[in-house]
Amino acid sequence: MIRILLFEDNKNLRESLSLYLAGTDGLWLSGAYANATDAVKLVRKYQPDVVLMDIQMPGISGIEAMRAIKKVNSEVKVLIQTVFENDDKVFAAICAGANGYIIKTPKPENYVQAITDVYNGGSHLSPSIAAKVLAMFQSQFVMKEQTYVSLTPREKEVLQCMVKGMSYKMIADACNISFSTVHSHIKNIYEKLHVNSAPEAVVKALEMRLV
Amino acid sequence: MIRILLFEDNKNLRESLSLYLAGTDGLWLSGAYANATDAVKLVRKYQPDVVLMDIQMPGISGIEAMRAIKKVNSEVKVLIQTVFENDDKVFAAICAGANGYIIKTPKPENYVQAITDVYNGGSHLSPSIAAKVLAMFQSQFVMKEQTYVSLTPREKEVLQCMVKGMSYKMIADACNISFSTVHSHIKNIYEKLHVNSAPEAVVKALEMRLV
DNA sequence: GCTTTCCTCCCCATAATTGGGGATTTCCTG
DNA sequence: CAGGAAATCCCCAATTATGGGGAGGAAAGC
Repeated sequence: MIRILLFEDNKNLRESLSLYLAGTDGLWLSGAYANATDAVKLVRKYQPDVVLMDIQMPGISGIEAMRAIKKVNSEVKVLIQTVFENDDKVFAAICAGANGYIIKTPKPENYVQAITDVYNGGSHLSPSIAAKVLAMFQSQFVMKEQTYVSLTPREKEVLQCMVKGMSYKMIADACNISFSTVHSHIKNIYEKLHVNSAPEAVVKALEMRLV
Repeated sequence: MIRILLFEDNKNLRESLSLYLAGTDGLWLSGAYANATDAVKLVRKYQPDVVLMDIQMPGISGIEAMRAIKKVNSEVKVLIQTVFENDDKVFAAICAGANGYIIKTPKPENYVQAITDVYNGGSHLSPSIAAKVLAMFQSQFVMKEQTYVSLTPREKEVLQCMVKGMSYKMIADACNISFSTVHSHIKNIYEKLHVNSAPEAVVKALEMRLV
């Protein structure tokens, strides 16, 4: 029996969803609320397995509520539901530890599927959300391959020091080489990266994942 | 009618899956192959909507094949299937542009669902894979705002310029303010971020997502 | 053996940044 | 209205970075 707690401000959706979930085998709806003000208290009281949380509600937002819930009980699975596919919201929800993110749908079977998925330790993302997440993922980790540059080991080492914000003097000390040598390496790095200042080199190094 | 191309080295799975997909309304199986050697050629010939690709096959790996396919036709949706939940493989597949990633299952309905999801422009991730992706996502963006600093609009603007590698003079020009003012703003930024050089400020700005 | 690459170090001069002061205006809030 | 935050500007001095040379040694490849 999967114990569920529902937070949804839309009266119509809340009631129809409550009816459906309560009538589904294997699910037990502990309660349904129009706002997340007492979310933490309610989680403490009912010890649900899964919390179904609307992201936009009057008062405390779904994300804030989730963060608070996770703080007192990190075992509770939180399933975010929303009508919006806003990038920032998705991003924020995931960073706050959402176990799933579903777009509101008129098909209640989807809710049941998502609930069982997260209950079993997995995550559930609506297709459109999954696409967004994968796109964000790619943009973060796929580097531009057309501008490949090869730095020597020493140059990489120096560049890593630069990314840490170290001055020539500090780098010289850290690498056990002279100030002049650091200077030389950095001149070479600048030439290879086609930049002419430390900040530029640092940015380029980070976005090319050279460090 | 969704046109599908299947690559799967396991004879048993390939044949049973072929049978199921071919017999499903709305799907059209263009072909099923035991390896991805001629994947690009086959994609050119059959112009499928969705390619179902096993990740581990003799000869060319599913990821390499996908990369090649995407290169010649980025519109083709590629659905990766595997028995493994290996982090590296998942990571590599996503970075290479996979539209979905499903764990092999005895339930063929899951395949159909995944195929329709990616065909409609979404992505489909098996719950266990979705959990991995979200976990990776969180680990990348977790330590954000425990050290929250508030920069004024102007300071943010200047900081953004610094991230672009601009010098004081260039920033002054870009913001239509004097060199001295840029200097002042940067002094304030350094104090707020607890740094004392441009490279440090840039790194901190990027990792705190202030820009 | 010769060439190339990499790492090392130095000189010089100019340009840029940094840190310390201080000052004015505007705008907003208590 | 007083106080504060924000944005604007200036001076000065010290430090740091940048760009231009050159040069020697070690290792690897042809």
